[in-house]
Amino acid sequence: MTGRGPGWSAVRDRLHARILDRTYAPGAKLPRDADLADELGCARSTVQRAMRALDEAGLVERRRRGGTTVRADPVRRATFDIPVIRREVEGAGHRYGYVLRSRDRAEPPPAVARALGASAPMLRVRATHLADGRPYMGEDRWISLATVPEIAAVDLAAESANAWLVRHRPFDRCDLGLYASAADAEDAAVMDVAPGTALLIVERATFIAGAPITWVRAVTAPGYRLTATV
Amino acid sequence: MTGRGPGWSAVRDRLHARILDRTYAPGAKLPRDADLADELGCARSTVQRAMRALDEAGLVERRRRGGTTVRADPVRRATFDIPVIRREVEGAGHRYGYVLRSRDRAEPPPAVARALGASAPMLRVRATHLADGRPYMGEDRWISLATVPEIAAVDLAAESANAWLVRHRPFDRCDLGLYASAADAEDAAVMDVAPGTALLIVERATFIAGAPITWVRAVTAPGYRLTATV
DNA sequence: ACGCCGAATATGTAGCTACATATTAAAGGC
DNA sequence: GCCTTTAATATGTAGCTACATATTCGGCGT
Repeated sequence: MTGRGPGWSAVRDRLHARILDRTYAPGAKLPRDADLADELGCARSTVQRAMRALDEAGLVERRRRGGTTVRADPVRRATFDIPVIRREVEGAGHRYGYVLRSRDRAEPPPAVARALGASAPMLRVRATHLADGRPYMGEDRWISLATVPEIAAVDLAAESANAWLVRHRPFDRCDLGLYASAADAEDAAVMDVAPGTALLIVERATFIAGAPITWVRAVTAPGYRLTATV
Repeated sequence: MTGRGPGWSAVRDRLHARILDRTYAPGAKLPRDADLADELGCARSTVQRAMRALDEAGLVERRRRGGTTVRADPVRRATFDIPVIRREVEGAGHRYGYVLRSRDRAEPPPAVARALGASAPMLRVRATHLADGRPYMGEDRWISLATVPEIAAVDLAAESANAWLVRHRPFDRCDLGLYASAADAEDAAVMDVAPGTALLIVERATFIAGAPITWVRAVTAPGYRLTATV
């Protein structure tokens, strides 16, 4: 509509281009929001909306009174979508399967107790997710019986602990770790690979309102890869 | 100040709590923004600001006229900060080092050509980043001479290609892949580990304005892990 | 009953005022 | 010259109007 200036995304792109071509060099201070608004022919709130996007992308740093500066060492943020395993398997056109290998009530090992900040006995669940009948992801999971007592009554042979928790105990915080590991005898048996095979491991700890929910070490099939686009 | 309703972050938290306690169950439609504003005693734009945050977190899905729904399968987004290697090494209290192993002008292999969408001869650079004199990350990199012709004149023994590119050719798009690999003879020699050792591999392709900049396969030291908190 | 079209609707956005607040810089005293 | 205090400043936010637009649903015709 006539009379309206450029949109917030057009402003973001203009400013991003100036960062890329070094009109605004790393470490440099940008003009005040109000001055940019005058120059670009839009409102200060439009500039602010654009700047928030650049801030979230890790390109600039904003301070009240202090103004806006281009980050000298831009932090590169890669966002990976971590899908529900079943959705991932079926989305790739495979048949999903699930096998409960064991469930016990036991004291968590020190590393798990540290990660969750709890050491009371927990429910330990070992299970395998299958794609077309072959191991796709093996998981070794500890679930807090203090936070999720009702898990004790769930038939985890019929439904994966993860699927149950997603529906009954969503988390508000999750700690993630990714690393490579050579399959030991147990991993090798679970994933049906030769011992020593290089596997990607995803470790996850989830919490709700500061209370621990679950800790899980997921072993992925050989060739498994996580992808993202920044 | 009196007369002002709750802030956008308080609204976001209220709505998030209702998603978590299943007042709004997965797949359910949320009340209209205007109705929520009336109920919570704030402006519609405040509700919108809160909703945008929930949308970005992958918890809800917004459509004009269609309203807001709770995602039935919440996509779990994990954002990893991928630091500059030098900063990572020095930040951990180690001494950073860099060694250029080779540089050649060659035709990229098919997988690289596909990832970059280009097949003209490129500059191939193999280098190692060190922490306290030991291999920390080994990289095998292809740089487009069409997009970055000036790299041909850069002394890559004195400065890593990555450091140079960050300053002179920032990207506006980056494709990332993470996977585990058993060290072959070359990886083993580069990283000074036994062949077959499980290593985390980070593959990255960057672009500017649709043109390819570089493709790199980075081999990390044993024990290297990426972490994130959602 | 089905398909198409148009109106209604719910969210998205531009811009504005007024107020809030974190931060910076200048002034004054020692 | 240094330290403290205070005022100024640049960004952050709440709320509002008006307009934009993607989507949905109802009505009408066949």
